[in-house]
Amino acid sequence: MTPSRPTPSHRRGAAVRQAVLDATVELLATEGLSGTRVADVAVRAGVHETSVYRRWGTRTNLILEAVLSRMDADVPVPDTGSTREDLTVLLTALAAFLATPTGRALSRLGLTPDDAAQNGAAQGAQPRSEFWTARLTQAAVVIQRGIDRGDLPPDVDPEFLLEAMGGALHLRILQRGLPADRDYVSRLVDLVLAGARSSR
Amino acid sequence: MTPSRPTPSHRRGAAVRQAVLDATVELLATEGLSGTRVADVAVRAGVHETSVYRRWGTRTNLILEAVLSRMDADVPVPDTGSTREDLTVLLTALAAFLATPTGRALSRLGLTPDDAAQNGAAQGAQPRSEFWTARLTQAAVVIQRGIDRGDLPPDVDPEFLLEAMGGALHLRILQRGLPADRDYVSRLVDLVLAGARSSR
Amino acid sequence: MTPSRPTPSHRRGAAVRQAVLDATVELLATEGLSGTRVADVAVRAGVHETSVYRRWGTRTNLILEAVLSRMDADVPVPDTGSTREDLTVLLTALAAFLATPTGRALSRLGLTPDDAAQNGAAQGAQPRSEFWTARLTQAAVVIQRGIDRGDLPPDVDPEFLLEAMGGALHLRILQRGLPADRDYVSRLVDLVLAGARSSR
Amino acid sequence: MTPSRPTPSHRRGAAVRQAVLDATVELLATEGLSGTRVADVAVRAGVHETSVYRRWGTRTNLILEAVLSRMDADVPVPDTGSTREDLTVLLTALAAFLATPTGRALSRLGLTPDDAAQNGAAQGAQPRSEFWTARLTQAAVVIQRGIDRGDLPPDVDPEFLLEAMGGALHLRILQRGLPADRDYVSRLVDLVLAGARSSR
DNA sequence: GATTAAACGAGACGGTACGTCGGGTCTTGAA
DNA sequence: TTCAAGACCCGACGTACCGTCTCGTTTAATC
Repeated sequence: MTPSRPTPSHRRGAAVRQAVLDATVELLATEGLSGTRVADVAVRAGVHETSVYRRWGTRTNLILEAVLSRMDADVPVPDTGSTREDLTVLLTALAAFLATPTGRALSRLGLTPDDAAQNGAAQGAQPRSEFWTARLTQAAVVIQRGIDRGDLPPDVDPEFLLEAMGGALHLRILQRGLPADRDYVSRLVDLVLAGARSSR
Repeated sequence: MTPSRPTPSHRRGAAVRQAVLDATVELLATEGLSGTRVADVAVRAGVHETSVYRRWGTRTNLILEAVLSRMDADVPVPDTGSTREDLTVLLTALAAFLATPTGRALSRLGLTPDDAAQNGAAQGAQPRSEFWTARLTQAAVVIQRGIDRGDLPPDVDPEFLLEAMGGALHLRILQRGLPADRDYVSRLVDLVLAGARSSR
Repeated sequence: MTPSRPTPSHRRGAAVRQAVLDATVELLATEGLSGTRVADVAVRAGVHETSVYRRWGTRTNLILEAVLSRMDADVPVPDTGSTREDLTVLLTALAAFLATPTGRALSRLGLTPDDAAQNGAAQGAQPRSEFWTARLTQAAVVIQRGIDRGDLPPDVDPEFLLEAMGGALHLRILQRGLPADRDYVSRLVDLVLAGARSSR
Repeated sequence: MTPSRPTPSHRRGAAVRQAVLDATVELLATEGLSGTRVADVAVRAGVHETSVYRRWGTRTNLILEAVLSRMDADVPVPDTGSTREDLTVLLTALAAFLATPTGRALSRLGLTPDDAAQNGAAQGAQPRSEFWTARLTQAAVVIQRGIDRGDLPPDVDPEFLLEAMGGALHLRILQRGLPADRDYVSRLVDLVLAGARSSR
C-alpha cells in the first residue's frame, strides 16, 4: 500500500516528518479522529512516540498540520474561465473533503487547545483560524476574476461570499451529517451569485 | 409509554435530571468543554457521579443534551412582522450563542461518538443531526411567513436559506474564531434575501 | 429443572426465604463465589433485590447461610460400626463438598466482614467459626464411639483429631487445588488413628 | 530473554517494584485485606496507581505476590538437629504468620481470579497452588533429615505429613479463628510423628 | 368483611473501588 | 544532536456491585 518506506533505524529530519504526517493522514482516514492515537501514528510511521512529541509537541498540533496539508492538496483553486463553474468545482471539492473522516476531524479540533479564546480577543496563535483566512484569501481570486470579467459588481466582498458558501457546506455536512450533492452545490452557487449581483 | 401518573421515583428523577443539566451548562460556560468533567458536574449538582452515568451513559451524551436544551432556550424564533427583522434577530441570537463557550462546545461533539458515521448511511440515532433538522424546521416559519406575506417568491426552500445563513455564522465564529457583529448579520441577511428573490 | 416454583407475585416469608437460598446455592455452583451477585440471586429467586437485603442484610450473610446449610446436608455424620470406616466416609464426603464451587466459597468468606478480628479476642458473632465448632462437635461422636468401643484410648481429644484430618483436606483442596482421592483419605485416617493410639 | 545488562529502566523498575510490594505488606498488616486498596498502596509507595496496574494487572496479583514473598521471609525452614524441634519451630512460625492479617489474607485470595479452576484440571498458572507446593517441598528436608537420622521410617511421605500439620493450623486459625499456642503445636507434632512411626 | 401492619415490588440513588485509556515526560544508551 | 526504548506520571472515563431510600401495593392476620 504505502510505497516501501525506508526504515534505516535512524532516519533524519524530513524523512521522519513526512512518514509521521503520512501515517497520521492514513489513520485519520481509517480510524477517525478519536481513533488516531499518537502511539499508533508512531508505530505506523516506524518512529518512536517521543520523536513525535519532540517535533509537534501535542497531538492536536500534529493532527492539525496533517489535516490542513491534506486539505490544501485536496481542494485546489480552479480556473475554468467561468465564475460559476469555478465556484461549483471548488465547493464540490470542499464538500467531498469535508465528508471524509479527515475533513470531519477539522471541525472538532477547537481553536488551539480547548476553547482557550474565552476572553474576547484572540491572544495566541490559532492555526486553524489562520488557515481558514489563508484559504479564503486564496480562493478569493475566483471571485476577483469574476469581478474583473464583469460577472459581478466591483463592490462585492470575495471572502464574505466564500464564507457564506463554505459555511453552508460546513453546517450541512459536519453538523447535520447530510450529503451535499452536485445539485445542492449548484443551488448554493446560484443563490449567492444572484444575491451578490442584486444586493445593495 | 408515558407513565400515566408520575411515580415518586419519576419526580425525584426529574429533579436530579434538571440539577445535572443545569450544572453542566454552568460548567460549560465557566470552564469550557474540556474543563467540564463528569465528576465536577456531579458535585455541583449535588448528585453522585454514578447517577450521571446511569442516566446519560457517557459524558458526550450529557453535554450534548445540555447544550441543545440551552440553545433551544437561548435562540427563540421571533415574529416581528418583518421577514428581514425576524432573520436578523434570529441570526443575531444564534451568533451570540455560538460565541458562548457553551455554543462552542456544540461544534466539537461529533456526530454521536466519534465519527461513527464512517459508512455512508447514518445507521443510528444521531442526536445532533436531528437537533439541527428540528431547529431549521422550527425556524422555517420565518421564511414561510415571508412567502405568505409576498416578501419572497413561493418556490424558495426555507431550510436551504436558513442553512446558508446559519452555516456562514457557524464557519465564521466556530472555525475562524471571528466575531459576527450586527453589521455582518445584516449583510448576510441582505445577501440571501436578495438571492432568494432573484434566483431562478 | 427446579420444580415449579410458585410465583404468585407476592409470596410470603418462608417461601421467599427458601427460594432465595436455593437460588444462591445454584448460582454458587454455576458461577462461583464472585459470580454470585445479589441482584442475580434475586432475579433467579423471582424476588426483589430489596427483599434479600431486608432479610439477610449483606451478601456475605446470605452466602454464608446458603453454604453452611448446604454443607450440613451434604456431609452427614455416618455410623457404620467401624471407626475407621466412619472417618473415611465422613472425610470423603467433606472432600467432595470442598471440591465443589459451593465448598470453595466457604474458605473465602472471612471471619465476619473482613478480618475484623484483628484484636485478639473475638468480639462479635462469627458465624463461620461457630459453624465449624458445631460441626466438629457433631462429628466428635464418631471418635467417641471409637473410644467406647475400645478402638481408641480414652484420653484422646476428638475435636483435635478431626481438626487435623479436616485441616489436611482443607489445605490440600482449597489452597493447593489438588484432589483428595479415596486413597489419600485412607492414608490420612491411618496416620491419625495410628498417632492417636500410640501417642503419649 | 533475561536482559544481559539491567537497563536503567530496569533499575528504576526494581525500585518501584520493591516500594510497591513493601507498601502492600504494610497496608495488609494495618488495614487488613479488604482495606488494602490499590490507590492507597500507590500513594504509600510514592508511585502512580497506573504503574501498579501496569506491572501486576490486578489487585489480586499484587497482593498475592506480596503475601507470598512475606511468608517466605517469615517462615524459614529451621535446622536444630532434632526432628521434633524443627517441626515445632516451623509450625509455630507458620501459626504466627497465619494469625497475622497478612497471613489471613492468604486464605481469601482464591485460586487465580475466583474459582476459575471449576473444570477438573488446572489449566493455567495458579500461583498460590505452586507456592504451597514449593513451600512444602522446601520444608520436606526437615522430615528427610529425620529419616536419615533414623527418627522416622524410610517410607514416610514428607509432604503428606507436612500437609496434615499445616492443614490443621490452617483450619484452626483461618477458619475457626482460634489460637494455636505452643502446646497445640506440640500435640500436633506428637500426633503426626507417632502416627508416622507406627502406621502401616 | 373491613381494617391495618408487615412484607414485598419497583426503581432510582449513594458510595466505593476497580480497571482502562491515552496524552505527555523523563532517563539513558547508542548512532 | 537526534532518535530508540521503556517505564512513568497524570488525570479523566467508564464499570461493577454493594447497599439504601422512598413510596406504592399486596397479603395476611385482626377486629
